[in-house]
Parts: sequence; structure tokens; C-alpha cells
Amino acid sequence: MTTVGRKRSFDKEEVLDKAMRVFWDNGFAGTSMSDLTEAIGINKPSLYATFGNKEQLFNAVMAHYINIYGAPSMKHLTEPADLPLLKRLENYMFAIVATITAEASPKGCFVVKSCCESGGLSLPEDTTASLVAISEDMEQILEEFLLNEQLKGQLSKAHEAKDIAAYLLSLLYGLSVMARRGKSAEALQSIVKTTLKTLPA
Amino acid sequence: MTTVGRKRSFDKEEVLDKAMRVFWDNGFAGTSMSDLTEAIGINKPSLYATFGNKEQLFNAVMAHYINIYGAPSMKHLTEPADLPLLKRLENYMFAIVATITAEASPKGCFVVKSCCESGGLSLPEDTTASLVAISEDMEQILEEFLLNEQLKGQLSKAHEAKDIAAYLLSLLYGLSVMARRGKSAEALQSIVKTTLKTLPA
DNA sequence: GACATTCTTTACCGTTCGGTACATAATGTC
DNA sequence: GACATTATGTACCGAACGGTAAAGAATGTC
Repeated sequence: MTTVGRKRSFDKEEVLDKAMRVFWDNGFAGTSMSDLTEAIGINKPSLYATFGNKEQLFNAVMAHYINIYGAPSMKHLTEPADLPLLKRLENYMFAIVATITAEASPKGCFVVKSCCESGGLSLPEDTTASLVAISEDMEQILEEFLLNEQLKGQLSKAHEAKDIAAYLLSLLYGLSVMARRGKSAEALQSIVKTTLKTLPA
Repeated sequence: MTTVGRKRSFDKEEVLDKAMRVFWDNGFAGTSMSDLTEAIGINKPSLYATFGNKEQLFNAVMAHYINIYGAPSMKHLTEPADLPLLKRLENYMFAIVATITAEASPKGCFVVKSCCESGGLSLPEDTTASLVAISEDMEQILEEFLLNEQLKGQLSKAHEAKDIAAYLLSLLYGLSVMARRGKSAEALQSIVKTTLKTLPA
């Protein structure tokens, strides 16, 4: 496994990170390859040689986003394990609020923004399919988690776990839109608190 | 007020309606003026002469959307006046679900989609400002409505009207994203029912 | 029916789009 | 150090972009 030839002058992860910001801000259709190379600081042939075309780069960026933001927030659902469910849910949702209102990155969730961009012709079909799959996975994970909490006696069985999962995910989607609209982290935390106060009923 | 010269061969409202569909499907950045003229069936100079440029046309389309879908759904909040609040809220939210899942038009809410497209450089500044204003107005109307219901004794004062308004609007935003993602009307109605069951607590 | 006025049609403007050919610079192998 | 290999920078491709000039077709006025 020898690597012959000139060495790459940039780090792939760093490039994905910078590209992510641009796509996250302006969307797939609203971002040009020139926008990307300018923000990243490399030339177009380097970008194309490393990631393929615009669609493939976008897909790689989306996977990068999930790795960075998706997985880490999920751990709050189960840890610390001795915390009551409502407190863990609050930590989880607060972590998401922090992400979608962070000053250092674009507002809202990149997946939600991309879901809204999907449907028409502006987003490639494969990308749309991948987005739908990501979202449905997310919902199922949430459902299985809530089902497990019901079995552990931490969550009332007054509603089906499936229904609560869809409900909570809808609300999280809504928070993302609120964040894009300019709502502060405090305002979103207040919505989360209202949601969780009404939940146990 | 005489109108001299050749008569316009198309109806402005019909053009706005067809343009709305295209923008709603593909977004501002994802829609080209050629896409529009092709879908509408008129030439570019006619479109430019009537509506100005792409940004102005989009703003006119957004206003048209609000007239068509926004206002009519609101009446369910107050009519029929003898219905209990929860039933009126359900009618209101079901009407929105019907709109955002209708087979004959693009999925999701056009305002929500456009809010998600805003923030970066892909949407003109004035359009973004107008979208934020529309959304904030909507939230305030909802808040004032809920406050009034509290005064009438139809809604518990356990939560501030302001908080419930932000919460319900978030959930409605979320439903729009769910609809874009492909969720059925039945699934969204189920989420609405879950929401309203937990609300009175 | 001549005329000013308004809309429609065709054809086009300069710019930017996604993507690439090609020459050159840097690396490991022998 | 010659060489095959890989990355870089420049310069460019045809197509599509938002937008418009100019000529012809329809209308009301006198």
C-alpha cells in the first residue's frame, strides 16, 4: 500500500467541513462550485478529483454532517443512565437547540433544510432518497428508544411509542425552522420546556 | 381610466398560480425564469413586463400563496364559534394538513420551505425580511387568539399564551417538513391528535 | 384609417453555471 | 537521477442563467 505521486495539499475532512458550511447556508441549488472553491481555498480540479461532482460532494457533506452533529446528540438520550427520561430528553433537545442556534455555524438543521429543498427538480433524486432514509431511520431509532423506556417504566403507555416519536420529531423539525427564522436559543429552550411539560399527560 | 393598446393575453392570477407551483416545488434558487415561462406558457418579456424581475415575481407569488392558503385556514380557529377550542384547533390543524399533503400541489408549506431557503445568499434580503415578518405576524395572531381563549375560559392558564403559540407553530412547521419527507395525511393527522391530547395538561 | 399605445415574439446580450484538457509541479521507486 | 504517478494551477468548454432590444401584432382614440 504505497502512495506514489504528489501529496494532497489539503485535508479532506477540513474541505468537507468548509463545504458543509456553504451548502448549509445556501442549499444545493443556491451553491455554485465556484462558491465552494472560493470558500475552501482550493481549485476546481482538486475538488472534482477528490469528491467527484457536485451531487457526490453534497452527499459526502451530508454524511459528514450526520457524523459531526447527528450521532453525538443522540447519546444524551441514554446517558447519564441514572437520569429520569424527561431530564434526558431535555438534555437531548437542548443539545439540538444549541446546534441549530450556534453563532459559529448556519442556523437550523442541515437535514431539515435539505428535506425542504427536496421534492422538486432542484435536488438530485438519489440525494432526496438518501435524505428520506436518514430521516426515517432517525424516527425509528427514536421510536425504539421510547418503546424501551416504556418497557422500563420510565414512560407512560398512554400513547404509542410510534406516535410520540413522530410527534417529538415533528417538534424538533419545527425548532429548526424557528431557528432559521431567527428565534434565539432561549426562545427555543422555552418551547422545549413547554413540550416536555405537556408530554407525560 | 381608459386602457389603450393591445390587451394582455393571459390572466395575472393564473400566471401567479402556475408560477407558485414551480417555486413551491423547486425553490427560488432552484427555479429558472425559463422553467417559469415554460410552465406558464408565456414568453419572458411578458413575464418581466408584468412582474418586474425574478425577485419581485417571487414576492408576488408569496403574497398570492398567503391569500390562497393562509387566510382561509385561519377561519377554522374561530368558526363555528360554538365549538370548543380543542375542536376548532383540530379543524384548523387538519385544514393545514390537508393543504400540505394535497396531491394536486407540492408537499409541505411554501412559507416553511422558503424560510429554510433563507439565511444565506440564495434568497434576496428583502424576501427573507418579508418571510420573517409573515411568520412573526402569524405567531402573534396565534398568541392573541389563544390569549382571548384564555380570557373566555376555553384554555387553561397553566401556560402562557405566548408559549403555547410558539409551541403550536413549531409543531405546524414540523408537520410541513414531515409532509415534504413523504408522510401521509393520515400520519400527520395522528400527530395532530397526539399534540392536542397532551395540550390541556 | 392614421396614429399612439401596449403586448407578444424572436433573437440576442454578457455572465455564470457545472465540468474538464492540459501543462506543470511534487512525490515514491528503482 | 530517470521515470511513472498523482496533485495543482490556468485556461477554457458548451450550456444555461437573468434580463433586454427591437420589430411586429393588436387595441382605443380621433
